[in-house]
Amino acid sequence: MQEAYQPAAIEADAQAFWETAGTFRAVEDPSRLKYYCLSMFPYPSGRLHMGHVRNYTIGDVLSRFMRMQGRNVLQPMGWDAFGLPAENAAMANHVPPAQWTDDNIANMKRQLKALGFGIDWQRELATCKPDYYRWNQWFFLRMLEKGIAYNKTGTVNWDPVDQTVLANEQVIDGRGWRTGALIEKREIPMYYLAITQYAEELLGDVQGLEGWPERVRIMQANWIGKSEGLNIAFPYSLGGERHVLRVFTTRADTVMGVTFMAVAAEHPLATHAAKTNATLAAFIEECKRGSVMEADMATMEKKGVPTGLTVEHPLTGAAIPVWVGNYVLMGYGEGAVMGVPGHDQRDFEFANKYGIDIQQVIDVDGQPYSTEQWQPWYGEYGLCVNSGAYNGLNYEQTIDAVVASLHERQLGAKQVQWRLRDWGISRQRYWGCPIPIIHCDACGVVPVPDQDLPVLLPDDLVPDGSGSPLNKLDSFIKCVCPTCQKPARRETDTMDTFVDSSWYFLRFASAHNGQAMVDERVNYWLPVDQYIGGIEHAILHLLYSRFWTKVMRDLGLTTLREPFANLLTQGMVRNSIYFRKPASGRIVYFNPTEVTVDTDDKGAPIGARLKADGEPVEIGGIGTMSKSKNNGVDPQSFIDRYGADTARLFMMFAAPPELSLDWSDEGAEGASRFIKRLWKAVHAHVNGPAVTPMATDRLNDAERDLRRLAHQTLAKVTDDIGRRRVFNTAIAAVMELLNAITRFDRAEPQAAAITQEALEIAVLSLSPVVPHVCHALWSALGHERAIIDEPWPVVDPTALTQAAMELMIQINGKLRSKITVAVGTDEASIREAALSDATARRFIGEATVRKVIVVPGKLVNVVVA
RNA sequence: GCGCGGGUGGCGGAACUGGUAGACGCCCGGGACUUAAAAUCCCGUGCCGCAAGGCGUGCGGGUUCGAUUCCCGCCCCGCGCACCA
Repeated sequence: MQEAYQPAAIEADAQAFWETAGTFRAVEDPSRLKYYCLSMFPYPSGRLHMGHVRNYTIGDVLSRFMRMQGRNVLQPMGWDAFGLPAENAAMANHVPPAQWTDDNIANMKRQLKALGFGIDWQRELATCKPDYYRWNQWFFLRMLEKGIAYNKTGTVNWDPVDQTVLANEQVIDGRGWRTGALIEKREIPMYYLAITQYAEELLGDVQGLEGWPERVRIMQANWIGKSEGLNIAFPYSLGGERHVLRVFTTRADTVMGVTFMAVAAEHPLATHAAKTNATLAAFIEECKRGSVMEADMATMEKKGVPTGLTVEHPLTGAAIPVWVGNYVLMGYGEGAVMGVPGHDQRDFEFANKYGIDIQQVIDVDGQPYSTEQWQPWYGEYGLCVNSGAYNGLNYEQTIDAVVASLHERQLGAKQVQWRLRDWGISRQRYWGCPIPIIHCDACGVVPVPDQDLPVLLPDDLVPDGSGSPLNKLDSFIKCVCPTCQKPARRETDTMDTFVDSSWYFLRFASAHNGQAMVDERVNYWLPVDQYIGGIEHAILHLLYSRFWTKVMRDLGLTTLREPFANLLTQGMVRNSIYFRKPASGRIVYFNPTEVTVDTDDKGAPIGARLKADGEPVEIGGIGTMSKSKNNGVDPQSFIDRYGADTARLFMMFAAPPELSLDWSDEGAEGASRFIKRLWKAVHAHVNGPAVTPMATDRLNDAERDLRRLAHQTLAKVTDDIGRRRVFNTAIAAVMELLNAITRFDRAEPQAAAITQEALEIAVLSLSPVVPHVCHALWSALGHERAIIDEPWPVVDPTALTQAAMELMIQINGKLRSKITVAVGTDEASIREAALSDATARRFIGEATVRKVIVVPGKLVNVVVA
């Protein structure tokens, strides 16, 4: 073995070995227990970033660990290759998105290989390739047949200058990112997937996903948002006809306090009233500008204009004025809400602003009510007051009575309402999967027949920002109606890229099947045993994938109910931010590599200077690595300098996987140092005295201590990786073991045998994290078989036994002393030993001992007064 | 605004089920080796205090023999909010 640790050679050698042996090729084998380990596939942006390195290292550690545990492991990789960045790059460089994407995939694949991930590359897929996206189209047609896919209008951001639809991220402060034009909302026809038909099952099943983080389950449940309430109809007359305005409410106990109604700007009532009301028409126009985003809707100023129309209160017949509110969403319920300013904070503020009547109709413990100032209790449940027949009733009683009255008048009933909305999948963009529809003047909307699939996306276009280039491409648009054979137009909208990522995990298990979307191999591999990805995907991607999986089951393609048995949501990778803010002009950010940090004599930072000019820069705290803050660290240059193992080790050591991880050059340096120390320890050992068979019954204290520590470490690593899914503490434990090995006296009689065992445990324990160096060290330790093919080692329980243990002594809960007792000492003796301990007696003094609490194996607490 | 997390030394973090707060690593300080420096190795390192001891897990309260851990109220930071992926 070489004396110096040389990562480049070691890593190339290990990777060549795995490649030649086909180590990571996954083959279905019903006789073996499988382990499907999946990391979220990347968008092929061109270069790996540290978030990818972290994500894929976690997956690789688990995959290698499980492989050594005897599982048949599948770890695939693919490319989420459709989407907006390719179009933006195309515009900037005049290169077709297809070519840009292919180049990026080649580059990132090379980087992934250099990191040594145990991926079965034979199953690689890219969602922008027809052999993948044809099945999006095929399945869309099946959903259309079942009524799960359907057409209705939806709201989009319209840039009136470029005459194009913009994504939310392309709208900045209400203006188009390229044109600066004020953005308008526009209603256009779109295809939707009826995810709300699955709301009940999606909600019910998410509670049972015990392998998912609790917080993700809660977020999903809240997103689906089941609420049980009442649908109430407010009648009105218009043009001599009777109509009703329907609202949904969970607070029907406050219905006697309704003093106004609010409808969305797009509501038919608003449109009708605006015909004769210029102020209202102008307000509706104002509402049409502005954002379609929920966060903006929730934070903007609540405004309204009266329509001049009234509806009748369903229980009292009183006339209720109807307003148009900019905060009412057409897409939620029927685009109308009832206003109860007495007991809803938003309505209270609205009513105060516009001088609308405020009525108290709920009393909570007789507290005084004032319309001047909102109090939190106004929104709580209580007893009805000022509510006629309902006075004195509690919430449940009132609901029952109101339901009965409304039912009698046929003006309302109980209703379950979902926050979840159907999934709009139409995108007015080029670089996506074409929606397989043909528009025929004679036959209307005609699905593309299965035998004509896939509808190929032309791959040589370059968008110019003025809408989808497909709209201008006759060779794509012009087609023949499959029904009547007359000339027809092809649909130019493409699918949301969430469609692509909603089933790729199934395709990995059915790789390269040209005849079917999925096949029986899915039954072997699925569900995914461990899914790993960023917390930012906790809701949408995971919910859509769960939905898609259930639809595939209902259409008979699989029997799978849930796709992901266990989920690990990894935190962000962050780094320091440095900037200068010139007196005029915008902030300039400096990459941390360009900056020197000055510290005081305790190492606390007191300032920072730019290396280039030595002048100070501002310290902007710490934030997620991003282009805009110029605080990214390029994995490639790091790997070139330190090697893949060091990158992997630092990523796994610096923080537990679920928390955000702060990059640190010094910390990475420490990781490198540890690998060198390990290398050195093995080198010293194999060049020392020959290993003789270990006589475990003749070990001295030092030998027994090191052997116990080695097996304790193994037990901890096995539990940390296997059960707790944390790696930083596992690595810390091996560091402690290595420290002990280094300190261990080589003159001890059985030193070589004990050291051999301890080093083997250290190397095996670390091999999932730093596989290349462990591959080399294992062979240096004298093994023929490659470490990746070794079974995970087993703890020897006899190595763990101990004769004595230390107990803490507390007086009134404060740590005061320690005693050492033999293992197995009975409680009475422990109590006596504690009370007779000199230090303890000093603290007890003259006080009376009230109580002695003995916690076995931990401590004794003496309560005195 | 709403939903969900997080907050522990100079820094990243550990403490898994209410029982030794600060494992491990970084930084910093001291020493060894060296002509010298780097690298490496050894020692120290929560804060205050000469010490005895006191204080200490974002802030304020509570439960408990005992709270980083449980409960209530607040502050700050991060993620998501349906067309970024």
